[in-house]
Amino acid sequence: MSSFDETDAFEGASLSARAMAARPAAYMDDLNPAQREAVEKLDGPVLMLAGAGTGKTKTLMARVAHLITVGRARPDQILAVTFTNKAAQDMKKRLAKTPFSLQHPIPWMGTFHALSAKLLRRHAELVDLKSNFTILDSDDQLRLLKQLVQAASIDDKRWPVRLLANFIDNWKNRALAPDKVPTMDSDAYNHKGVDLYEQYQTRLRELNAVDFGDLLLHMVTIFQTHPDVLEQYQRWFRYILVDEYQDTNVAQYLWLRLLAGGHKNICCVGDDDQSIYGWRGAEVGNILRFEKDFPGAHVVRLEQNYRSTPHILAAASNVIRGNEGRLGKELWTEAEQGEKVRLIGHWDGEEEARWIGEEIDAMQGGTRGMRPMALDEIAILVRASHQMRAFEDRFLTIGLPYRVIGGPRFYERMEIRDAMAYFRLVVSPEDDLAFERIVNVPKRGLGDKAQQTIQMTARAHGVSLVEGARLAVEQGAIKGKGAAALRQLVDDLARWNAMTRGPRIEIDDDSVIDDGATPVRYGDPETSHIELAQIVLDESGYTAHWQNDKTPEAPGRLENLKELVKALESFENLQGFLEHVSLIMDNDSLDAESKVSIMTLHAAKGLEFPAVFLPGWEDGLFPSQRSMDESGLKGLEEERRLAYVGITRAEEVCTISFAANRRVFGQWQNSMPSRFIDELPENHVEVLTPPGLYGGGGYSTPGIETRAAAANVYNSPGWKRMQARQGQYGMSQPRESRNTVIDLDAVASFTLGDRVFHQKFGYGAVIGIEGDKVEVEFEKAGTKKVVARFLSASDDVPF
DNA sequence: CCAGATGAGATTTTT
DNA sequence: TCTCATCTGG
Repeated sequence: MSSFDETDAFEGASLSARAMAARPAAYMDDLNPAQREAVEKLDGPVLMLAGAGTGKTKTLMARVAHLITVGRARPDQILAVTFTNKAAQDMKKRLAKTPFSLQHPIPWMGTFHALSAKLLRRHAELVDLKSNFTILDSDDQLRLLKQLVQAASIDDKRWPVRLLANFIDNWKNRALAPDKVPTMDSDAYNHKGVDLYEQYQTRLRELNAVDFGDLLLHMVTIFQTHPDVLEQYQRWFRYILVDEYQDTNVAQYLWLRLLAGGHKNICCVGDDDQSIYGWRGAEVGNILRFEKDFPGAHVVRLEQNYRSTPHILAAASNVIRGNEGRLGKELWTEAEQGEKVRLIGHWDGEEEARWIGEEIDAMQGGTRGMRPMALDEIAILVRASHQMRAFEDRFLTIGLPYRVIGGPRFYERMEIRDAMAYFRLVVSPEDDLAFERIVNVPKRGLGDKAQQTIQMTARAHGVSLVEGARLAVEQGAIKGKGAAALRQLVDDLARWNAMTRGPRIEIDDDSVIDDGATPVRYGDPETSHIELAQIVLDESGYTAHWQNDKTPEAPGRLENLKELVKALESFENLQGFLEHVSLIMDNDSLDAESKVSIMTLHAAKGLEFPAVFLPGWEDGLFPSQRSMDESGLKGLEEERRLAYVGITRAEEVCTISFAANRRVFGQWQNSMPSRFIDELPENHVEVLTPPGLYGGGGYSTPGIETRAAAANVYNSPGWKRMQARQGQYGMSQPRESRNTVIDLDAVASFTLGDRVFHQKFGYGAVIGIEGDKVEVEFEKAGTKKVVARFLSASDDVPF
């Protein structure tokens, strides 16, 4: 039963709130004292320092529940801000599970960007935008900038557009409008940066578009220049909660400070030790300064960890101790000691991948006294995504199911973006960026020249590109087969656009002229938006474009398009869908099969796994050389926080590894074990590196020997088996993995000469069969031995 | 306008 | 080594 003092909570509570609060407050039940304190301290600024695995989200949700239950605010007067959509959705899901009813208004929960977009649509005119503005993603942004750069006749070879985009993003992250950019930055991008930034903003306004940074920047501007608007929201949002506060940038910080300016009922949750987005403009300083920014702030530390074993926590704590100026937290746990953190060195990156593959295989059956682990309990966390390749290659050959998390996201794929561009044009024909994207996709015989003609015609008449294209065709400015194709496209677009609407409903009053300002009503469209989407993709020739494409990716892309159309089902119309997609760019297709997860350390933040592998701990790779070169000590400290994040993802077993040699950009490089390895506490680490691995063979790097001293590779079952096998078959011979299903039926279905398809390698022909592996000569990828169940028979005629 | 050649460059990534 | 973007010849 809760020890929560209910009488105190009754003050100011509505009857229904009292009725609810009179029941035992379930959300308080399993909170520890620190968590409870963070929940109950409702008024004024609160900083909740929540270490990894300390029940942060649970506490945050309890706080929301508490605010509502004691009647301090109606749900919709609470503003809860997160960084990622995932976090926002997670919160919404948890909220829906809370026992008290929240039927009607729900709290404002979302990312800074999504919430800003919502607010900006209400006040767009204050920054010279229309409320139906388009939200550009970084791809659109880059194309727009490129146009401006080329118009300014700047050599984009010497001054990559990407660089300019970075400058602009950075300024926006710091809430700096073009006229506010400090003179210090005036030499940016060949002294043209600020000027181009200004042009870019002008162009965005003309296009009635904003980029991600603008969403925040515009809202901050509005709050700063329109006190009445600000005040309205300050009064409305009685309580503000912020997750992952250590990741806020200056713009977000201002946004929050403005909104919380009145009552200062702001609760920020974060962990300075997990700030890993400095390179993206996040300011650890925001969290370090909290008590200064909000005098009288109440600071609560959540330090009891419910995730990891003491060994793992000790390792993480010892590493992070190397950072200066921390707010300071010491995680502790009641968990059993468990396994020590394991450390192993390898000769090269391939061997590292091989060893991890073997080890994972062994772990499935339980090894070294560890309980058996399922594949989805295991994760490999790398510093940089190119490190994933070694693991993918290896796992593919031994048939170990894996999943890469955080790769190119669904809505960023080419085919999806193309399709979306079509949809955007159908909904709003004046979307010039969308038109540019698809005007010659599929190929319509409209090259640079034709496109320039369209641009010029449109500019001369001050109309959109679609309209310009129509004019250009009519005037005969475009000739040949391109003209016919273009006319077809323009007509199609108009036709599809008309299909988004139903019959026009006449307005009685004759004096009303339809000039766009008068509301015109339409009935329900005869074609559903789902059908329409399919029609657009088919009639535009886009579907056929991929059907005719012979590259190995084509089938997957068609599949993605199907998925896209399916995704439309949960929306009422195309507009709604487009709005959703521009902000929420994720698509987790759930997958029942248990697989090992491979992802970057950044992508792993917020996740946890019973067993974690942390490969590639070598100086230069991790900590990353570039990070240290660019940001010096600050960079190194962020890398160290990354190490901390990595280690604290592990619940039961954490295995750190490094390789002496690694191929970087095709060149062999040898490197020292990461300096972070020296920072691991010896008595919490078990070293598995073989002695003499570095001593022998002429390679004698001082430092490595000390670091790898006392090492004994034969402690590791994975290594033992591998050695034995190497003796048997030679170095890189793969073997059947014990716990992976050997699907003999799959092998049986192939015969020599069969044409087959492989997800990664594309099409090929079977040239050999051995056990459950098939040797395939791929058209693009060369000859590979792959596990049969990763292959599918191709319906096409063999060659 | 297209397909193949050539050369530079190559973290982390959310919205 | 691999990927991309631009260049060149058909």
